[in-house]
Order: sequence, then structure tokens, then C-alpha cells
Amino acid sequence: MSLVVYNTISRKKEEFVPVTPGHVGMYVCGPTVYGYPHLGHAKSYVCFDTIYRYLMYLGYKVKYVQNITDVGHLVGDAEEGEDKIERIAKLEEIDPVEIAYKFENIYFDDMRALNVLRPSISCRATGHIIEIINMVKDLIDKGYAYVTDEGNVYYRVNKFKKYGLLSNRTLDNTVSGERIEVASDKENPEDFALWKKAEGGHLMKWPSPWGVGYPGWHIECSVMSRKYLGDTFDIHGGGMDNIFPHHECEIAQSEAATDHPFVKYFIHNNLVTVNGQKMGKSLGNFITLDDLFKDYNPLIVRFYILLNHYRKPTDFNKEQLEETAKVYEKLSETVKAVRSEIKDYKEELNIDSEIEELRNKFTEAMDDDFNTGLAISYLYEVQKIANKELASGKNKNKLANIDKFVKDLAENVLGLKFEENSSNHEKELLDIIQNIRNKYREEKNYAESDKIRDEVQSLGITLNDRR
RNA sequence: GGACCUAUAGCCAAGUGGUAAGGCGUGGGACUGCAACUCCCUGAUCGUUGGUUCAAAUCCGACUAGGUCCUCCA
Repeated sequence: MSLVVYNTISRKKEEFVPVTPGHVGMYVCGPTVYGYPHLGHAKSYVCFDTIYRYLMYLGYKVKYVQNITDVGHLVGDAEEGEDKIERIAKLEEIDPVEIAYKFENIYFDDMRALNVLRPSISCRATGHIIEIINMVKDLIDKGYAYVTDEGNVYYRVNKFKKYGLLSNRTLDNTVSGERIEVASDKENPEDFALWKKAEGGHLMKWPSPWGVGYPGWHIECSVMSRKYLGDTFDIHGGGMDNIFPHHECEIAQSEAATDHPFVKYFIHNNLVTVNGQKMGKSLGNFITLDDLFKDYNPLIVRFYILLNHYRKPTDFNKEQLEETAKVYEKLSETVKAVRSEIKDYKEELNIDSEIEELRNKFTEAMDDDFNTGLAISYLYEVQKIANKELASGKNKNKLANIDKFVKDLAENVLGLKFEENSSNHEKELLDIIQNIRNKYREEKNYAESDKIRDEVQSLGITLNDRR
């Protein structure tokens, strides 16, 4: 079996063959650090983290690069827009860099909570201004870009024949200026900015051959992916909403600058809706991760995300999340019971054919464009086998195989965790309580035994008589 | 107006040509002092409608509904 991935370029599933055998270069558009990360970020980064983990499981040496957009983007109309980061900074009267750092930290904290691995390289746009200026210069020299009298640099979209191929869009049917007024100094309305002149009180600005300004909205990704991954690399990921214009413009910039194909496989995750509605600040249904994590274990959020396929939309609702929490809890119970059963088991592992078959099915599912939902169904089958084994046979070799399945696939690949997270003595205390209850039960003093069960239950802990 | 994504049982969800995985819930059963846990059994012809085919949830067309993008947004 070999890995097959859905490529947005061809809109088909294709066999995954990396540019360099054994190595994978992967770039995923990171967050703009001007606000709290939300569920949409969680879906995207959990999905790509799982892809990252699975590629490593397959034995690839993966270089995973993710940008931190800390220069912000324009807001409002093109002429008088201000930087997103600056806008908040002025409001709160602190340095824009401080804002960017603050939200960068929150982003990484949230990702850690979701058990998202740090990318190999997290790079900030502000750390690559020199490289950005150099690429813009190259594009001007090659005739793909032009400087205007006003000190802006635009990409000449007409010159790049492949423009529109990724998003399957022709220039004719792109309505320019739909939301943003067309800048007057462009040759064509479709042209996009590579470098913008800093107007008025703009704080984030750098000197350049074209005057003091700041980079356009797409150039950082072309620059940083090239710097760390080379002219052509394997996987470029991001949310579906980035296909146009962001990724389309990246292709135009990079291929014009390098004369090489930019990316082999574009992978895009679908978006998150809340109760069937777009999640947006204006709609009041905006779910930040910080809020969500107050009520739910972040790993349950991760599990919830992986329950359906990355290319399908996730319609978030609390009822479903509650259900997921329950399922996750039961999985954890089973895993803990398995682990406690084989705690002292040191024998060499003999492959168990039943578990091995499920292992193969699991990786087959992952090989098919990272079908995590299907893969998880095999985890449930393993859970069922484990419960039966715990109830009767207690075949330690089988249980050890199950533990390995969980460790390798559920924890390592899917990024779930089933460890004991209660305090050291809680388990011991519960054992003592359980023993007292059992003693009353033996004496048929059910009034007392039920009282203990009810009291413990009121703390949210269910006593388990069988185990 | 154009482009793209989605539509499978009460809910979530897999399945891209050969007669519908799995989970939750429901109902029944085993176990239990009662319960919980666990295990067994229990449900759908796949948005609508044409077509291609010996055969379609799966391919093609139209329609309907929801979502996204059209130069800020994962």
C-alpha cells in the first residue's frame, strides 16, 4: 500500500511521491497573530499536525515549515487601510510587536494543549524583510512586477500564464473591487501588491528601494517557503479559503521568481461552521480556543476534529462535543485498564494476528488521503477486543499488542493521549473507598454501600465495581 | 454573476461501479443485591430528478438546500 493524497491542483487523489526520496518538505500557512485562535485554526492545524505525524510514522524525514504572520494585513479599503496588528495596538496604546508576541504565545499555548507538535521551523514574516525585498526586486527585474509613482509595487498578473489554474478561475470572471476598492495606480485591477508604501502614521514599516513601506499580503509565504524548503517542495497546506487569492498568488510569485514548479501537492482543509452557520465575529458565534478549553479537555476537541475527514466541513455543536467527550472517556478507561493489567509484563511481544490486521486496516485508512474517521473506527474495534480480553482471557500478550496499537497509532499518529492525569494518590484513595464499599456489599449492608457510591458520584466519580 | 466544497438512519460519520463500516442514542437480552461498567442482538436503498451501465450512494446532466471564495480571515 502506498500513500494517496488529494491534490487541489488536479482535484484528484494522487499517489504521493516526494521530490527527494525519503524526505518531505511541507509548508502550512500559519496564523496572523493579531487575535485569539479559534476553532477554525484548531481544525486546520490539528489536521496538518496529523498529516505531519503520519508522514513521520511512514518513515519520512519531514521538514515542516509554518509562518507566523506578524506584519498583519490591510484592513478597510486599499488606500487608507491600516495594518491589522497596528489597529489593535493604537487602540490599546501598546507596541504592535508586543501584540504580535502576545498572540503568538497564546497560539503556541493553544496548539500545545491540542497536542499539536511544533513545526520544524516557525518563521516570522518580520524576520524576512530583506529576503522579501530581494524577491520583489527579482520580480521587477524579470518584468513580472512594476513600481508605481506612488511607491507601490504590484505583480503583473497578465504576464503569468498559469494564474488562476489552482483556483480554476479566469481573470474575466473575477470581480475585482468586490470588497476592496481598486487602487488607482494599478495597471490592471487584478494585479496584487508585493510592496506597499507606508502611509501616514503607519508604524510597521521598513526602508526599501521603493521607499519606506511594508510587504504585500502573499509575498512572505513565497519567500520563506523558498528559503527553508527550496524552489520546489512537496506539500503546501492551508485552509480552503486560502486557495484564492493567497495560494494562487504564491504560485505566481514563486514560479516567476525561481523558474521552477512551486509545489507538488496542495492540500486544503475544509472549514468549520457552528450549528450550520459560518463562524464569524459579527455573527456572535465565534468560538475561541481559550473559551472552549475552559469547558473541555483540548484533546477531546482534537478527537472531535479527527472524527471527520479534513476535506469535509466540520459543523460544530456542543451536543456532539459532549458525546465525543463521553466516547473519549470510555476509550481512556479501557486503555488505562489495559495498561494497568500489563504493568509488570515484560515478555517479548509476539505479534497478535487479530490486532495486526486492525493495524493494517488503520494504516490503509490513513494511506487513503488521511482518512482519520475510518482509522478511528478500527480503534473502536480494538477497544472492544480489549474489553472482552479484560473481562475474560486476560491474555497479556494480546493486551500488550493492544497497548502498542494505541501507543503507535492512536497516540503517536493521531496525537491523542490516554495517560493518567489525576493526582498520584487519587487512584489509591479510590481503591481504598472501593474496598470499603465491597466489604459492605459482602455483608449485604446495601444501605451503607449505596451511600458510599452516591457520595462519590456527587463528586463526579463513578465507582466501577467490576474492575 | 463566476469558481469551489458539502448533502448517507433520530444525531455524528465511512464508503467514488457490484446490492450500505463504525460511534452515540433507542429498544431487547446477559451480567448485577439494585445500578454503573462490559458483552450480545436491534435501524437507512444513500437531498430531488433525468441519463449512462448487465449493475450507481458511487459516473454524467439539471434542480434544491447549506457553506466558502472572488484580492484581510484556518
